[in-house]
Amino acid sequence: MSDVFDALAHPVRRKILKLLRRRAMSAGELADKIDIPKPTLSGHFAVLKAADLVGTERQGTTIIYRLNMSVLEEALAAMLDIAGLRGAKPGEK
Amino acid sequence: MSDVFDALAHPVRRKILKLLRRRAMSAGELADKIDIPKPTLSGHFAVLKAADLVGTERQGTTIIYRLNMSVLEEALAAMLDIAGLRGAKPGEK
DNA sequence: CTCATATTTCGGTATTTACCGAAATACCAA
DNA sequence: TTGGTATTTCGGTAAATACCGAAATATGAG
Repeated sequence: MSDVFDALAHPVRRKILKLLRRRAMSAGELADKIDIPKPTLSGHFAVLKAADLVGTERQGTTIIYRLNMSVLEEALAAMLDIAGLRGAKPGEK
Repeated sequence: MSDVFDALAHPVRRKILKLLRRRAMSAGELADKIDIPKPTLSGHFAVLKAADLVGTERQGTTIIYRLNMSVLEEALAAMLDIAGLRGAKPGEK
């Protein structure tokens, strides 16, 4: 879970997630909308993927990124837990 | 808002917030429950305070930390926005 | 003022993260 | 295979963050 919070801590990564909210997009499409060098962006993709916040599917030479909503929901639940508003589950590390 | 996500990215800081969920506590009380050196902990307090996730009140020699629920709720809203589940508000930086 | 307690700041090191140009890889088409 | 497009990995540097012992500060009691 710490991976997820780490991933959420960078504004570019939050923007990526937001762009993927409506539909899956290729790395190139995302690059068109974000305007930072591709290697930098690719690094952010890797962080999101390591946290399992996004998944990938290769279609020919392009790689499609899709939001993994269930993991995002877990993060949401963890925050609700911190706030004490709901769904507890005792032990977070 | 980025300050808030940065602050949430560290497990010790999330633990602090969780401990403050029920009631405000002094730095010393928190230190009793967390078991890392006090200077380290104090640094985490400073990050949380800079993000306005906690507020302080001095009572004699002790400093009382209290959770700032409204800011935590803002973070929650930002996450709901990423997930597209609710409360949008167009421009995040 | 002196002392004891609570907490933070200082100072230095270690670790991690971010950034991005250049080069490499993967895939498909011709 | 050759060439082109899409994307990532490499390699190095820069900057931010984390850690914590020692010292400093703040406060109230006596």
